[in-house]
Amino acid sequence: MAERRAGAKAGLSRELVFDAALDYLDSHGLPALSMRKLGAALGVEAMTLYNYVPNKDALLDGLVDRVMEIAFSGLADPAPGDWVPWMREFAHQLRGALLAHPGVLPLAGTRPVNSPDALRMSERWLAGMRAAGVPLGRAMDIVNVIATFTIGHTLAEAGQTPGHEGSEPNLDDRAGELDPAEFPNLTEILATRAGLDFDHRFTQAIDILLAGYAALDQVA
Amino acid sequence: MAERRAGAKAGLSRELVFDAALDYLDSHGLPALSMRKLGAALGVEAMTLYNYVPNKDALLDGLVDRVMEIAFSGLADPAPGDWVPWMREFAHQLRGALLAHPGVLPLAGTRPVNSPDALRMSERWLAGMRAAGVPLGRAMDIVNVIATFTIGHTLAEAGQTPGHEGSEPNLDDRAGELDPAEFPNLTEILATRAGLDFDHRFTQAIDILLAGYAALDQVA
DNA sequence: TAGCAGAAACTTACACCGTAAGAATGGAGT
DNA sequence: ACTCCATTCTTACGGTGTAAGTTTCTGCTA
Repeated sequence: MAERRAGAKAGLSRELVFDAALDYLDSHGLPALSMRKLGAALGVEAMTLYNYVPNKDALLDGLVDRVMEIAFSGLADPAPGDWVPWMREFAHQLRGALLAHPGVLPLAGTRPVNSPDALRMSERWLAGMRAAGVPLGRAMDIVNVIATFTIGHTLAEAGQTPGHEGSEPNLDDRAGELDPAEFPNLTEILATRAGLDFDHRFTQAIDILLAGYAALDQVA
Repeated sequence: MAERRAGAKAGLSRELVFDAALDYLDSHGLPALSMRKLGAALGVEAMTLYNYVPNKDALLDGLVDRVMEIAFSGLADPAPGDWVPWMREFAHQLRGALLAHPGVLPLAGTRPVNSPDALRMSERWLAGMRAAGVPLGRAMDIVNVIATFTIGHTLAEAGQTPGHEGSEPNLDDRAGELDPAEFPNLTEILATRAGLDFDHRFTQAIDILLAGYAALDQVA
């Protein structure tokens, strides 16, 4: 590691800081992320980061934003009248991006995303849904329900997020201690794996929601 | 405030510590909750709390558990074959309890709840659903989908959780800065309030999900 | 009633955190 | 060559969770 004195450029940028933060989060987990450690990962003192980010909260908010951007960068526009497959893809892409960066998941759940970028995305979704013939209020409902369900479900799926690891065993880890007499159904689930397929569960629930909303629109 | 020397009883108990923590969380928010402050609220030094709780994480996990318990303490058993209204009540009670204690919401989303109490509740739901004629795997799916959607939706509804307040403005606070040319649909939503009714959105989505699952069972 | 064991509380200490304030350095423009 | 300024580092402060050790009170036994 080359020594650097005060003033010598480290070649940082806002972009680079966020990249490094996302990397650090993915590999070490949220509780381990501190300004000092992130600085160290970039070969820089903690305070240097404050040239690129006003404070840690803003950094975390930015990470959520960035993952959302990753998730939807390639999303096409819906064909007229054909918004259901479009929203389905929306849901699955969001889940995929969140699972790819589980470190930001607790942040995605907690922090309202109202950055300009996020607003632009919302606007685009609403426009797409309207173009496909969905009334505005309903479009807002659908987008929000899909998004909140996806976040909630993926939070549960990711279970203990990295860094929180080991502090709480998940259901499978507890299989041994489970008294079959007291918990016959849970025991059976662990034995048969019935109802433990997150992939299937998510897909099915999304389809139910979309079909339900589509039926509402047909009738109206 | 009466002085107390080492050894003099403060009359604490595990129960009391959790009660105080929940109160503190509800009124000051998660980021403000520290062992020292919670101790102060109980008239005790921080380290005293470690007689009742192994560490802070366990305290937080316990709070989630407690809110879940509050939510479902009065839930009846489902009538045979009539699980839909039962699950609907389950969802609405969960949402109500979470909104009543918004401080634990970010925890509820993040932490897997696998305490003995939580397992007992899961077991009861599964038993109830089976008694109403739902296959085990599907019962597991339904319960989890309802729970994760409720948590996700309520997280968004609570928006910035107390303590996180003001760090991120919500959509309404931004109404002024919104450029109607760039965000015509968002602007219209703020003006007409279409699609901003969380209550209606939640109720409708839950009903769609339950009807969808019920239809699956009918056909099968 | 005296003494003692254990519980319950306090005290001290450590390593770490976010970040405010200011000093130091290097490179770019004149 | 000299100035200016962006970039980085240094120092410092008040806060955090919690390990370790100390003090005091309470209740039991002799």
